[in-house]
Amino acid sequence: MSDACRVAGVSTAAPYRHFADREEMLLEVVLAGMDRFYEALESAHQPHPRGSLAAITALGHAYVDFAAREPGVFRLMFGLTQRQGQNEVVRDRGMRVYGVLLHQIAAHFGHASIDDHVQERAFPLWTFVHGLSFLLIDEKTDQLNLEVARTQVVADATRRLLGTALAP
Amino acid sequence: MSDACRVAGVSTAAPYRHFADREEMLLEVVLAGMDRFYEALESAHQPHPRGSLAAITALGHAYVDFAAREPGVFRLMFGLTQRQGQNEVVRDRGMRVYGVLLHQIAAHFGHASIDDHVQERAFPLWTFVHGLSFLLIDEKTDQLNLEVARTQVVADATRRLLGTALAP
DNA sequence: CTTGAATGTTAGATACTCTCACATATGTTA
DNA sequence: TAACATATGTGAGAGTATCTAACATTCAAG
Repeated sequence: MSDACRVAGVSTAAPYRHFADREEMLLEVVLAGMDRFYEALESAHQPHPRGSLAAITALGHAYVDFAAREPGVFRLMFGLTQRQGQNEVVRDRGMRVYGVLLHQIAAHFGHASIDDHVQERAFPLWTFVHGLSFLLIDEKTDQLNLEVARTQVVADATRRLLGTALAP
Repeated sequence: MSDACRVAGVSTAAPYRHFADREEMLLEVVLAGMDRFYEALESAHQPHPRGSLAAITALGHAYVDFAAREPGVFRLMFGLTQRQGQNEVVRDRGMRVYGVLLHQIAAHFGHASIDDHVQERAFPLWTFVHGLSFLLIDEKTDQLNLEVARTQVVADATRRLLGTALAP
């Protein structure tokens, strides 16, 4: 935070005119990040037909890409909102992001609402791309000589997972 | 770290007799955690036949259970070793942990070594349980009213994923 | 022109990481 | 046994971070 003040060219006391404490500042960073995350996901599926395999695959790519592009914010989004989970704004914003996937899955199955079936198919997909994102930004694939992970393995796994997750 | 010294009943300068800096102290915590993680995974598959579906499923459960039992260490293990990734000891210890899964997968397919096919089947499973672990300890399932996530959804998703990931 | 809100600064309280000089205990060697 | 080396700990202090409080500046509104 001190570094941020230095970069901004203000004293370290300045931000306390706008936020109660450090946590609130980080929360604002997280909220702004969630908005960018939402936009990234929305843009990703736009070019593809609603609920198509292409649209859902594009969401997965956009998810991992965002994590790779903003690893700090990505980590913060999930680590900080752990404690901020009761915060109404955070919950709504988070649900809005996850909703992008839910709606595509619902469309895929031709369901009008986010019912249990949709939830059950969407959650494993989220879990998969979320885990992949963390393993990539934590550089586990490099460390364990899984250079193959970035490409063929992931592509195959995704196809397999989508095949079953989206089967009727 | 100051709290730890207070709990230990020593001055904050004491640990610097044993470690170069804070990072080295945390690294030791991580290494000890990785050992417990390894033991947990080993114990989990022991009761089941090598390479059986039961053994592999037990590994997944043990993985998520460890994350839930020691969320701080779990987060640290992956967050800290990101920077410590070039550390030889960390890499070996990490490979030892992941090796538990690799060997079970190899046994499942009757392969004598950890070949590309084994890697390709193991990695998606890791990704899945890893993502699930983070979503659970970050309480995302609670926050988004995914109370169903803990039980039925996860069970179904796991079955589906295992079905394809372990298919010949 | 005055006032009040918004925004910023300096100085200081408190806490944390880390260093250094100094103390003590324990085991080894002459 | 005496002297020494090693391991371990402490207190004081440097440097930095979060956060508070008193004081200054800008600027729009009446």
